Amino acid sequence: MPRIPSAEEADFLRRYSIHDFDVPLTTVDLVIFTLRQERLQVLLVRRSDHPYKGEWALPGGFIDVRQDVDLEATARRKLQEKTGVVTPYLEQLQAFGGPQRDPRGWSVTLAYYALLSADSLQHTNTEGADDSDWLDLEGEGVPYELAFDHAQILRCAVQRLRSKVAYSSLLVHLVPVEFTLSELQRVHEQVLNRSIDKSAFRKRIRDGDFLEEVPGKMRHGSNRPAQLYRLRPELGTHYYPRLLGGREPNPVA
Amino acid sequence: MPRIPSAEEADFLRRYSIHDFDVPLTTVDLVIFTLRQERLQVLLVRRSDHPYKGEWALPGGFIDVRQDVDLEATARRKLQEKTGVVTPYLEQLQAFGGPQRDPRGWSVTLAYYALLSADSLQHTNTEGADDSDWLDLEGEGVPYELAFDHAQILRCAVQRLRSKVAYSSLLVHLVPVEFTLSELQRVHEQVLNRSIDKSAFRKRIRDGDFLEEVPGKMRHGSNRPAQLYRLRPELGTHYYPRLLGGREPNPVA
DNA sequence: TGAATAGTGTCTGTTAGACATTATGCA
DNA sequence: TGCATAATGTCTAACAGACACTATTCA
Repeated sequence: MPRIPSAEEADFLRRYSIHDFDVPLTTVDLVIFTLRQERLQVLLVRRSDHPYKGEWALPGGFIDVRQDVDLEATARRKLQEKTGVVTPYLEQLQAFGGPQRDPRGWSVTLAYYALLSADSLQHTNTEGADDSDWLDLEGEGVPYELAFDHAQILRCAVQRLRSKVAYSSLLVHLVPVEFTLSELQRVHEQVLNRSIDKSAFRKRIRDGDFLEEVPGKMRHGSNRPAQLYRLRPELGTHYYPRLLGGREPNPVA
Repeated sequence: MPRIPSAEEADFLRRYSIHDFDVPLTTVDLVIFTLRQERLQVLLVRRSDHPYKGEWALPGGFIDVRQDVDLEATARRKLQEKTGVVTPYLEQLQAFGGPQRDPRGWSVTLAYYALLSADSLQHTNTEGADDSDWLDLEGEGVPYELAFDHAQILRCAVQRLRSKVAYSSLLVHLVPVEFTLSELQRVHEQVLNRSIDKSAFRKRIRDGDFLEEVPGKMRHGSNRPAQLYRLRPELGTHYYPRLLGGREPNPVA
């Protein structure tokens, strides 16, 4: 429903130019998580241009005012350029802004975070590329200096991920489309860095009611086969009324 | 710790001008809540300039790249201009961006929401001013058209407030510095729009352990006097491990 | 048969909420 | 004394987690 401006407002708009003002620089940055070899990893790139040329940074870039229909579109576009993945879990993290964070001047970045399953990356070329790489998370960050305030953004994203995992079904997005409950539980234990009681975990999943069995499909190994599950279609993230292990954090495994 | 750019980067920065690029317009908007006459209210202003001149909008404005040290500083500055309040509860809500939301072009707004107690407003002049007013919330919004996408932002803020109230101590900021537990409970019931069991509410507050009695001070009426409480100093927002009324929503009072 | 993991069952302590009861001021 | 609200107590159903047990495959 396009709104019709008044003649007076139309005149105002005709004369308006954003270049008459001191405006902040605006970018979108991405914290892209995946889980490989049982480790939580984040995608970083080596900057190809000034400022911070050659240093590790979060992938990101400028809004394309000609093609992006909203902020999330910018984020999705950047994410697809870097990973090839088109339908990840993507959520706005937070905006960061200030005069110092970018040497070009007062800047704002809209930070997003994304969750990708390792198998969605199988056929993309981020593997060992010269200009980008998956790095293991250690604690709330990565043992390198990052450009701009990206270390702070990354820390913020890790905290958000950890806290949201404790009351939602988020982590199904770090796992292939079909998975066993034990696999999903291990992912939770990885990310939260503590062991979870199997019985409690499975009851919680059952109550959440956002998974369905893949009929007749099992994961086989040298043990009892495990039922494969998948996300129930057309369902958003499930939110639990209480935190996982809200009371007494189990001793770390 | 100011970083020293290389000579090459310094040269790049010297030539850099943001005016060489198509950049989005960036603003900060505020959803300012208070509670008066037992009603949740939001501060709206009549726009004094194009676009949307004369229509209701959320208070907000441009980042002042000369004085604002970060995004929150912009928000606090705007909030103080409108309400005179300097230390409210203030939290970033979400960023909204797109080519259509402002007729001047692709724009981004950093939305914040604030909670003010009615008594912190007592001596400010927002009361019945011609260009701004407190409006009762109805449902998730206000029964007026708002400029830009401000109706959507307001709805988002109300949802965030309601959901956060259910697992945190947020609402102490809508109440005077000294208050009774019954008053605090009524505020919760107002905002959540359902009745809460007194015993459960008080146990929850006690467990949270973020309030202290004001020694010897009571609220008197034609009934048993009530102990006054205040926020324990130096404490941030308390987060509960479970939702208030997570299971079965009580019948609405 | 043993190793390994899947999957289920039982028990217990904790807790939120329903509801009832007592407490204390004022008119 | 009665009214209004404060404040606390009791009971119960639900539930998370601890732990143990059974199930099922492969080697």
